Amino acid sequence: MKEKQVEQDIMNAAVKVFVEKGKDGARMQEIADAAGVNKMLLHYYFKDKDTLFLEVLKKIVADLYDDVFSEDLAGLPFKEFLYVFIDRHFDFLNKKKAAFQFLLWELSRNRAVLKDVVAESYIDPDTNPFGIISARLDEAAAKGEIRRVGHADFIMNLFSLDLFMFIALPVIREIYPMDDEKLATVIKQRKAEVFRLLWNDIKKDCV
Amino acid sequence: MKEKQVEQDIMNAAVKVFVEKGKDGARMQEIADAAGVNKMLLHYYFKDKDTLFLEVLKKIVADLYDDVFSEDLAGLPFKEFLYVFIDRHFDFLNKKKAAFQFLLWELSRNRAVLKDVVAESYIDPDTNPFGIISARLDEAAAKGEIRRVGHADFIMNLFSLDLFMFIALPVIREIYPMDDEKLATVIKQRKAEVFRLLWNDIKKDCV
DNA sequence: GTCTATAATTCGATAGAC
DNA sequence: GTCTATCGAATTATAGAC
Repeated sequence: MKEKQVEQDIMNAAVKVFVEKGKDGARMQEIADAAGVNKMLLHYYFKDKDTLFLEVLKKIVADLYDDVFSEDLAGLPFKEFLYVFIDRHFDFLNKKKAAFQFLLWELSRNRAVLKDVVAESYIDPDTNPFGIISARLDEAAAKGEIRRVGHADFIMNLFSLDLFMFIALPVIREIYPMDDEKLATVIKQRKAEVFRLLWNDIKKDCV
Repeated sequence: MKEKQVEQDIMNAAVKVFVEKGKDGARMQEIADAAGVNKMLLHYYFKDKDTLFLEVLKKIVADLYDDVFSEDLAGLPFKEFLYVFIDRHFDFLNKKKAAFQFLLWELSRNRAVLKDVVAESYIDPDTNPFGIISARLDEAAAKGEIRRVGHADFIMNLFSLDLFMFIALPVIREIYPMDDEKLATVIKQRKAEVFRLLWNDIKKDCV
């Protein structure tokens, strides 16, 4: 364990600096400083900047949806499942918003890396959001809790409504200044609004 | 006019290269090549890279919502207005998706520039989407075409649903490969889905 | 206004001692 | 494994001729 400590310190610092500055804006020296190690060690452990960057991307993708879901959502009716999912998703995205923006930016700019990252990210349908939500939609429709809806449409709607605000947040906050307390209120309101919109759309009554 | 030709060539090339590569990834030489001029002229007309970058940001923001709206939407009932707006907005975003992603990325990373750009962008409520939609919502609610809804919520829902797919598109296309024809079909379907979702939510009957 | 040539700097990467 | 010292490439910016 101990012998990997430096390597992990570098990786953690690299994630931080790359996410903050982007690939081209990140400096090896700054990563070394953030990790508290000599710059040379970055090359010792990770060969060069490109390699380190790729490892950082893979780590970020691997950690993306680590802890949004847990087993305690398993037994819930779809309405409660959706409510809890949106609640957790917002909190989760609020923590990881910088990482999401970083991924969408860097992966859009480097098809080769994108391909590599996607290929290596094994998507387990039992633990990733897409698979879980799809299964839940089918199950709930079969039980008559909701009407039948296209998985792709519903998931795209949900993720658009959950994610977009956080990606645009720095710009939004410049136009409509909010302190952290106000932001927390806005997030709470958005959770309720998104749930209301989506649930009204799929619940059975009133078609 | 003629004497400004070189300056405009440089500006157009700079927009292209900055949007494609980001500020840190863009090279003055590449911009010069794209403009077909000597690299020195970039400094002659725009002093340095920072200045050119700032001018590029301002131009992109100024051109953002140039031609989505025209007067022929003025007389439409809200339902048709919404339908046409979403239709045009999607087409517009599809063209400018790279510019949107660039803005959200760069402005998030540079608060000082963000402040500068926002301060200089005069928002005319009669021609920008936010002002127009707000006025339309009030008008339609007063006429009884739709129920009363919060402007901020509705606009955030609309822009989330319109924009997010395009920001995530490179990643989506890697996971679900689509040729251009397939993409056009998907966009068409998303237009219909977004309209359906939003209209069902605000129409009067069935609350 | 435009060009060539080059200065000045930053940064990734490596050599080699310990 | 870690450090110091330094190389060499890339890149922005400028000096000065035309």
